[in-house]
Amino acid sequence: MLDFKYIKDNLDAVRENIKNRNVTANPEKVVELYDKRNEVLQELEDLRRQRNENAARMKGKLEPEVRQTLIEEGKALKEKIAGVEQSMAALLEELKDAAQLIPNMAHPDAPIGKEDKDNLELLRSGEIPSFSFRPKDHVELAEAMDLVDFETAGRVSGSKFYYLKNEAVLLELALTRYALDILREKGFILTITPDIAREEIAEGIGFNPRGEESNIYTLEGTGTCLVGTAEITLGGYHAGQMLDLSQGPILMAGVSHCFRREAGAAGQYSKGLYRVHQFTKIEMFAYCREEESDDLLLKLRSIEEEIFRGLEIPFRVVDTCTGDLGGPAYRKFDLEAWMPGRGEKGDWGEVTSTSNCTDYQARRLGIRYKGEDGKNRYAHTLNGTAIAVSRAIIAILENFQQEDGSVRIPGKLVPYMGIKEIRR
RNA sequence: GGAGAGGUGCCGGAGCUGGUCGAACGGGCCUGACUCGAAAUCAGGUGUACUGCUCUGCAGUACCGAGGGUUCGAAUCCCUCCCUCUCCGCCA
Repeated sequence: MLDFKYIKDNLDAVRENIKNRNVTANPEKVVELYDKRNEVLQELEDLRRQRNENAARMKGKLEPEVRQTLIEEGKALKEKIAGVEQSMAALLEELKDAAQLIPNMAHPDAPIGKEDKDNLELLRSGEIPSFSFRPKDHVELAEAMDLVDFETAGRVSGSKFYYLKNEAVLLELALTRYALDILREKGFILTITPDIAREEIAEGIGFNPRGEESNIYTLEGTGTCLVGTAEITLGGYHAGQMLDLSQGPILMAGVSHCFRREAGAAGQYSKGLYRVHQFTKIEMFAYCREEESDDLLLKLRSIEEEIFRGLEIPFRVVDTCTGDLGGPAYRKFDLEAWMPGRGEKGDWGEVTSTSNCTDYQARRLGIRYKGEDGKNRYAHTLNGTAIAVSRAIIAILENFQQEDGSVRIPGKLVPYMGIKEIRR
């Protein structure tokens, strides 16, 4: 969430940003409601002051008539206050709803554009493989080798669920260990997080657990939801706290399952493991001082690059355009791996994403630190995918498939897998 | 899941027969005095958020786990929830 006062004082910039991001939000309404809120707040505080003064006058011994008069006055004040409090509560609700629609500001260098086609390609790594045979997509490969079972999962759990089987299980665990070893070496605190979080935490991170369009599964009657990413549980880790960031950023890594409703998502580009209701992800999350976040975002990106270079997977890095940023992000880089089975003749598919959310999440979650001037500031938060296992599996199966239908395991994973190839 | 105890400021810990409580007392921390310096001692100070204004400050409001309620007035009484601890049960 943006600061109300910031929206008021920078209305033109906020309006421009909303346009660039291709979202609908009404900053004028926020300003109007904010002004109204302050007006009502003044009224309310004045009434409360009167109530406090009235109560204070009744401390000692008083003539019964005087006391009675004061009680009557107090009663009248009480009723007035209750009325104003009610309109205040309604006003705050409205203000919050309007403010939540306003996305974070964007980095001045973020490319301006409407959709993912407008993302700016920054670099490529690795060679796109050329096959002497017709490459299969990961679904064909996986089914042929009994690595993934969509059909049974469909019966047991529903469409877009899957059983990982046999070597695919080892592959998930190997990818997890591979990523964790790298992150540990980089100084990240390793965690396995809960897969469930309170709704307020999810909201603070920028996920809306309710509503038609929500991608989040809620757990009825509990006020909690299944996490769509460990970003939620890692960002919630320090919610409401005053952090000591004087020794540098807090770097955390979290392994979690990720649950997404993905309502209405279907089609060639969501095929197989690409878009599923549940997958495992190793996520990076960082808390830092405001002046550190730009550099830290580049660091997270470089870790993602290192992880995928290590896996020998060809990828490109894109600077996400304003229209494709998502509400909380100030700037975002995606790694897109080459997936030979995607589309007609192979295509790039997003495998990681790293964002600098500046103070947008921290404001709502109440994550602060003491600045050098002694003032309390909201921390900046960043997140980035280390490995989204299901998509990494796609990239591995499709890129390293061999003519006989077997799949080579990239060298870095062999020690974790215990085998050099998957073959039937 | 059952029974009991409890959640107060940076920490410990009073208050909980409603008004004198933003909160005793102790510790910590900061400033000043003493000192060559330090320790000890003494004096003063020490939260956060929001709002307003005559805006390097002043005033007001709120905050004693969270949310409701009772009351002229609640840290103090009542209800719900969350969390912690002890015991029992159950269990991977």
